[in-house]
Order: sequence, then structure tokens, then C-alpha cells
Amino acid sequence: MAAVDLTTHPGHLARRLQQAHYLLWNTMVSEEITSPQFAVLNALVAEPGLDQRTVGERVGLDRSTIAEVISRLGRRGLLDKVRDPQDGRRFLLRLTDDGVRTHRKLTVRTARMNQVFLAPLSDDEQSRFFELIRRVADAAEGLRNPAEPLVSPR
Amino acid sequence: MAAVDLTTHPGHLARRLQQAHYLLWNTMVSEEITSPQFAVLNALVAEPGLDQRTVGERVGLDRSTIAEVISRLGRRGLLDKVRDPQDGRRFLLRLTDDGVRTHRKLTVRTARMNQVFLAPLSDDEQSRFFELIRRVADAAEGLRNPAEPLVSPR
DNA sequence: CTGGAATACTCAGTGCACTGAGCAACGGAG
DNA sequence: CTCCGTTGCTCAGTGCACTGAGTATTCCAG
Repeated sequence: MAAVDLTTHPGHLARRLQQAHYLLWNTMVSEEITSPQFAVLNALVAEPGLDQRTVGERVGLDRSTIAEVISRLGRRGLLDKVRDPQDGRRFLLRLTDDGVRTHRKLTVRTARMNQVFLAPLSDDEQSRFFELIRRVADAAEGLRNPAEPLVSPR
Repeated sequence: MAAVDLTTHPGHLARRLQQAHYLLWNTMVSEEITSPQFAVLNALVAEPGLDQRTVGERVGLDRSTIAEVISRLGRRGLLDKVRDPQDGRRFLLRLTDDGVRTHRKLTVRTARMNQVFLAPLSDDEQSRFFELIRRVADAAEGLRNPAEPLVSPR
């Protein structure tokens, strides 16, 4: 006894949602490029020349994970990594032509997949869905990210 | 140009939601036991003596992942694994006293964490949140799981 | 009762995700 | 100009998650 109903546990639901998405992505979008990899390509289409850390911030990946994702994309020739002449710590990232092409192709497929994925919801429900998830995720991020206070932090 | 807004991509939102949850779990519930591990404990509290595959089904993990999770829980002495005398392929799983105690302790903390996690939403919004996610996840699962048809499949 | 399909599990390989520790480059205070 | 703290990145270690291939057991058809 004393077992709990996991369908009211947001963490469990989030995991199942992501698994479902992973599966659909693999069948409808690409088996080569994963969703986080696409997010990185997308960030670099929007802002070419970003450094590694900032890309990580944009797509929500920590320093270690983003390093691996980027190294994989680099190995496949989808992006270039150049040391910043202004700041020898940074690597500046830029998509190759192949990277841009890949991003364009996946954008179309991703849109199709999202449509299928969200088909069980009406348009109204879809916006609510986005909004609710975003609010929960943002709030939780704020909890661990002290979000520099307006007055002196120390 | 042609970059896409990831905040309307359910996959990206799901990933961010799970990350936020992971963080909160680590600080508010446990650094030793992860959320999937708790799900397995919970399944075995509800139905002691399940086999590995069925536990995986209950919590939504594939054969390989469930094997690893269970081996970790076994190493920590939270569950026992016995060959089924009726069917030599199966392992029957059962929590140890320590496993039951751990589950009880985490149940309380998990409830507290869920409350904090969902605090940005009103009660009404919380049920809508659950329902929307569940519907999308269930539908996507149904897509790849042909869900044995009523008439002969072949 | 025997041979083959189905089932439960294992193993190897890939990829995401985080932490903690370490290194090198930068940049400001003295 | 020299310390020293901060910052960008790497590396090692742990854990989740999936696929494809392989082993052993069971079960059913003939």
C-alpha cells in the first residue's frame, strides 16, 4: 500500500512526454540529428558567431553537454569552431553551408512533426499547453538561478 | 534568418520542463535516488513480485534502461531479484525493508516538491496541465504502439 | 516429443544531462 | 606590471534512454 499515482507527478509526465517526442522525432524528422542538436543549429542560424557557453544558455544546456553536442556537430561537418582572436578562451561557432542546408531541411520536417504531435489538442488547448509548461519551467529555473537582484547581491 | 521559435516546440519545452524538475528533485527530494528509481520503487510497492519487463511497462522504461535502474537499486539493497521458479526467464522483484522505508520517506518529500514545482499554477490550471500532457503523451505512444486491433492483425 | 517461434533478459554502442575538478586566458586592483 | 579572481572550456564520473544483436527458456504445432 501507500503507493502513489504517478499520473499526477509532473516529473513523471514530463519524462513520458519527452520519450514520446523522442520516438516521433526519430521516425518523422531524423535519425542522425537529434532534437538538442537541431536546437543548437537553430541558435546559430539566428546568431552566427556565438561562443559555446552562450549557445548553451540559448538552448538550455550546461557547459559539458553543449561541448559534446557541438563536438558531434563539428565531426559531421555541420559547424566550424574558431578561437576568438579577441579572447583566447572562447570558441566562436558558425554553421557550414552543409549545416545551414541541414537546418533548413529539418525545419520543415520538425513543423510537420509538431503538428502530428499536437494533433490531439485544439488550437486553443495548444496555446494553453505551451503557456502552462513555460510558466512552470521558467519558475523552476528562477528558483535555482538567483536572477541577480536589483540591489547589491552581497 | 529562417530561425525558428523554440518556445512553440513541444519537444524543447518538454526537455526544459524535465531539466527544471531534475534540478528541483536533486535539491528537495534526494541526491541518491533519482525520479525514475522512485517510480520503480513505487511500482513495486503497488505490486510486489512483478517481473522486470512489467515494471518497465508500468513506469515507461524500455528493457535496457529498466535493467540498469534495477541493478542500481539492487546494489543499494533496496530490492531483491529472484528467478521465477515457474518461468526460468523471469526475475521476480520485491522491495527489501530498506526499500519500503526509502519509498515511504521519499513519498513525503516528493509531494512537497510537486507542490513547489506546480506553485505557479492555480489548482484549476494544474489539472488542465496534467490532462493536456497526458493526452499528448498517450496519443504519441499509441502512434508507435499499434495497440492490437480488434480484428486479426495479420 | 521435437523443432521453431516467442519471450525475458543481457550486452555493446550511441547520445543527452548534470556535477565537480582542473587548466588556461582575461582583466581589474593595487 | 603583477597578483588574483572570474570566465570559457575540458575531463572524469554517474545516470537515463534507445536500438540492435545475442542467449536461454518456454511453449506450441506437428
